[in-house]
Amino acid sequence: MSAHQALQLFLRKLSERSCLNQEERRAVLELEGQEVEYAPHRDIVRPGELTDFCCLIISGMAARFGQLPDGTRQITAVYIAGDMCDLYSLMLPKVEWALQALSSRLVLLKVPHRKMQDIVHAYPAVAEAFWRDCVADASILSQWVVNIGRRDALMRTAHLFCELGLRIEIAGLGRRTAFQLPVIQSQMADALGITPVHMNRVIRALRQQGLLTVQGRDVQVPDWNALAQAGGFESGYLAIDQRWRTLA
Amino acid sequence: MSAHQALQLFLRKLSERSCLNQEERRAVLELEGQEVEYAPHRDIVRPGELTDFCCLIISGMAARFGQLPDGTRQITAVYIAGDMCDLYSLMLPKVEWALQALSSRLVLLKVPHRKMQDIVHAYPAVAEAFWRDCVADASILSQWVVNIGRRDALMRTAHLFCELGLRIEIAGLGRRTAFQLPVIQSQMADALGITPVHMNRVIRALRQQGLLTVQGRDVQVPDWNALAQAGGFESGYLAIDQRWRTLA
DNA sequence: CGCTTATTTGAACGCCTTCAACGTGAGTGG
DNA sequence: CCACTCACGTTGAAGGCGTTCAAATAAGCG
Repeated sequence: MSAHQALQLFLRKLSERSCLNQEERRAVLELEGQEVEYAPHRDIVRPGELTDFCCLIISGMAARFGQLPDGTRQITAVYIAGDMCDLYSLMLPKVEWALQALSSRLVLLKVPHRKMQDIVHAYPAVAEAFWRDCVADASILSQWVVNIGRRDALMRTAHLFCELGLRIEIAGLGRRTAFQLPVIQSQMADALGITPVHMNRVIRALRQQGLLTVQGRDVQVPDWNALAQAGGFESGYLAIDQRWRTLA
Repeated sequence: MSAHQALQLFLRKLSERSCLNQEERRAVLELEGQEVEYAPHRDIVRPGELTDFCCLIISGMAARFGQLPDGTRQITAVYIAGDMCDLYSLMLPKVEWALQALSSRLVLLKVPHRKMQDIVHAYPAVAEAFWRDCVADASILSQWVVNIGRRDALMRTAHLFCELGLRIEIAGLGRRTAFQLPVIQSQMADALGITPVHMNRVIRALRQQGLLTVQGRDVQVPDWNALAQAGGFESGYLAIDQRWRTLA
């Protein structure tokens, strides 16, 4: 995918929740930045740093990591192509988390805060769309707290596969019943708050129950409704199919 | 506390992270709404509802709840006096969570979205401050995912007591070493993703280690640094002591 | 005081972790 | 072309943290 296609995808995601007119849409599409490729485990953003850019994912996947003193990690957000990750940093440039590549090849567009501020300043409705994007991101985060806090490992896993499948489908990068997930099991474990060993057992259990097959990066969901039920998944928190605009 | 005092507290919290001029500050202080008292377990906001107001807490505590089909609940955010809870709803009026009183007497100011939109429209810097407040809230949420995902019950609990103590101190409602927490143990358990029974045992363990004493609603922290270390607490994620303003 | 709700403690169970080992596939260099 | 390496995936067994169930005590509130 090209930078321009990623911007179009980003705009489409914004437009799913916010109403933007022709001029505002053009402003988003005209965002510019530096195109960079990252290898896994390379920090895009380091905790404690002052950030001066946002990252639009062109291809691959990235994640936000929280880290404990003893080195154990917890993924707090997963981003796919067309996601503007770390939009938060526009409001709080001093970030408290790390941003890293998940997939082996991650290409992203580093858009300077300066340029983001320019269109936020010029177009209040775009600012609102960005704000709403942050809120939608927080809504997902909120759901993750519920998952990790109150569901067992099997439900959590089923739920995460549902979320990722649906987000990938909405982005037009695959179908919820068959998609590519360029992520290894220990990364999934880091997202779910379990150990890699147990992650493996849970995936096996899901396979044995006919809910999921994972071969390499290839995810197949034979019966999506069954998986959604096993994970207690309800898509409402993704805040899709509802558009808002409070500014004139 | 009065509605006006709560607004002043809210403004002070905003001002800790955002720069606002005299006029913008006045606009915030002039927010109006309906003053309402809620009993515990009474829903302020119900999941799936369309909300048309934000809640400023005048006194008491409230929480955001995620709920599973089987009835188990997970608290995803805790709010104290001066917090504008559900600021999110200004961007996504269709909320996916419940908002309820924690304390026996919760008084809040229901500010209509209409009035919030007015000042957001009139003062871009206030909009930015609100946006930043949402991001700060999400930063806390992010930390909660790390806590629940990767720390054992004792660390989690210590961490939450540190966070609440510090937030209460910053709001001027107590000291981090001695404060009132109008919350029962099973609610704490709901916030930490553990059972009430285990919550009780963990609090006992903290007491036996000399880190914490809880008697009724009265929390005493003999050695705050020790508690912070036990919980791996670092205050950075609360995004205090750092002010930003991107708009002119 | 009597009722309800919250706290506290005990004992058994179970999900998940931990540690350890083996299998497997892709990439590399001899 | 094959052995080597290394990271990932897979499986087994034992142990621990937290749950579950049950009951007793304490505390709030009419």
